[in-house]
Amino acid sequence: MKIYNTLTRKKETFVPLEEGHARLYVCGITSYDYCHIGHARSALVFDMVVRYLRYHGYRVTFVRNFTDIDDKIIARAAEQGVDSKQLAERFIDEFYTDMDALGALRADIEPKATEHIQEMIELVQDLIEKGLAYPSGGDVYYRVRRFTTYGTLSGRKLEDMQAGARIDVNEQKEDPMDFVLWKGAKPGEPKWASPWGEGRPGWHIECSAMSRKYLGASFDIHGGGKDLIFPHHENELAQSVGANDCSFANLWMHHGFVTIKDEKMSKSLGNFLTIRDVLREYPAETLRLFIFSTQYRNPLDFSETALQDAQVGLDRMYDCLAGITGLVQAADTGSGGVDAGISVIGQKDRKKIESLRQRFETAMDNDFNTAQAMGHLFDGVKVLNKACRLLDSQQAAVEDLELLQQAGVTLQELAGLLGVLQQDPMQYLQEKKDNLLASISLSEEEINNLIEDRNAAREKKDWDASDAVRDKLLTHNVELHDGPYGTTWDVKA
RNA sequence: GGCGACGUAGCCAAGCGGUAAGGCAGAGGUCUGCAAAACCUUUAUUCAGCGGUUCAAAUCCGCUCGUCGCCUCCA
Repeated sequence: MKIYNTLTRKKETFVPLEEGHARLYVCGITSYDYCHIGHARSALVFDMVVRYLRYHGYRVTFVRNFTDIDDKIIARAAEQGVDSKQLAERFIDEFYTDMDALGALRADIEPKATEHIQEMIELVQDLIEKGLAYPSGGDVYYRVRRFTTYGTLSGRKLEDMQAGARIDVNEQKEDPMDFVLWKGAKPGEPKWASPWGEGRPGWHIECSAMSRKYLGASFDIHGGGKDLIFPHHENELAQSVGANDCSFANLWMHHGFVTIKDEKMSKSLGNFLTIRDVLREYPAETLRLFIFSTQYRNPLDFSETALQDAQVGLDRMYDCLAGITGLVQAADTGSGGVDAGISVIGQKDRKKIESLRQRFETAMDNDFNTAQAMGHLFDGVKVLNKACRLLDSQQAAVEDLELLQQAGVTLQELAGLLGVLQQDPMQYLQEKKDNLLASISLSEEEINNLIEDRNAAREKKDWDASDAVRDKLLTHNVELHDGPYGTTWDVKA
C-alpha cells in the first residue's frame, strides 16, 4: 500500500521498520475545551488508518498523546477560576465521551504530557549536551541554526520565514527562530522542578519524549492535522533527530481541515461546531460517511446539505442490507431448501459483486482513498439492489441467494473499516422509524386505525375518502406505501 | 512578502498520460385507482482560462485568473 509522505511530498510504499508491525504516533488534543468537527476528522482519519492497517494484517501500536499542560489550559483555567490540572482532566473525559459516541477505537497508549516530565527533562539535557540547546534566564531554547536541515518537513527556509516575521522578540533567545524547550515558571503557574529551576515543558518536547519512550527513536508513521506541520512537527523533528542521532518518523501523514463556507473551522474564528452539536442531529455513522466522502488530505467543507446527503446515502446502504436479509429469510421459510429456479444474476453483475473487496482494497491501498472506496461500496449497493429486485419477482436460485448473502456480509465488513454500517439493518431502520414516530403527534395505533379506515374506503373504491385519509396522515408527515402485501407507512424525515 | 494546496456536471467527489467512478438533486420508466415510497435507466464531446510537450493530457510543463491554507495557538 502507498501512503503520501509530507516529508518527501510523494506517495511511498509502506514498509514498516519492523516486519509486520506498524508503529504510529498521532498528535492528540490540547484539553481545554470540547472537541469540534475538526478534531473528529483527525480522530476518525487515524481510526480508519489503524483499522485498515490491522485489516491488512499488521500488528499496530498506536500512540496518541494528550497535551494537558500549556498556555491555553492555564489561561482558560484562570478564566474559570479552576485548577488547570482539573480543567485538563475534565476535557480529557469529555474527549472520551465524544470518541465513544463516534465509535472511535482507543489508542493503544495514550500518554499525558504531565506524566512524562522526567523524560522531557532528560531529552532537553541530551540536546544541551549536544550543543543544540541552551539555558537562558530560566528557560531552555533550541538552537535552530545548529540543526542544518531545519525546515525540511515544512519546506521552508529560515531566511524566508524572517522576511514575514511575526515572531515575538524575545531577549532570552540567541536567535529569533529558536524555540522554547522548557519555560521557567511565572508566579502562580503550574511548575515542576528541573536542572534549570522550576518550570514547565514547551509544547513540542512532549511528543519527542513520549514517542521515544513508547515507540523508540525511530518509528513508522507520525500523524496529525496539516496545521501541525509548522512549527510543531518541524520542531519535534529537530528535537528527536538532534537528540537521537537517527531518523525519526519514516512517514509523515497530515490530514486536511474541516472548513465552513471554505474557511478553516477553528476556535479563533469561532466558526466551529462541536462533535456533540452534530451528534445531536445526526448519527455517528452519518458523520463518518460524510468525513470519508473526501480523501483525507483534501479540505472537507461542512454543511447541513452535506450531512443530509450522507444520511440519505447511509439509509440507502441499510435498505440494501435489509433487502438482502428479507429475501434470504423469505427463501428460508419458503421453498425449504429445494433448489427452485435458475440463476438470474448476469455475468457482469456477478463479477462486480465478486470484485467488490478487490476494488475497495485497491482504492484504500492508494493513500487511503476512502472517497473512491465508498464509491465502490455504493456501486455494490446498486448492483445488489438490482439483483434483489430480480430475485424478488421469481423463484430464487440457491447460488444467487448465497452470492447476495455473502455480498451483504462483505459489504458490512468493508464498510466497517470506515466505521459505518455496523448496526443490524432491520434494527437500524426500525429505530429510525421509532425516532421519527416519537417526533410526531400520532401514535402507531392511531395510524393503523386510519389505515384500516382508508382500506375500507378503497374496498368500496371511494377514492375521495381514501385520499382524504392519506392527506390527513401526510400533514403529520406520515407517508403511506401501498404494496402487494398491504399498506405500510413511514415517517418523513 | 515567502512557501504550499486546490479549481472536474446544479451540489459533493474520484480519476493524476490512453479517451470522465460514485453520492445527492433533476429527468424518464416500472409499480399504483391516482399517488407516494422503492427500484431501474439516464444526466459532463468535457475537466477555471490560454499556450506548450506528446501518437495520445482532466492528468506533464509554463503563464493568467479564482479560492483556500501555513509562515502566531490550532486537528
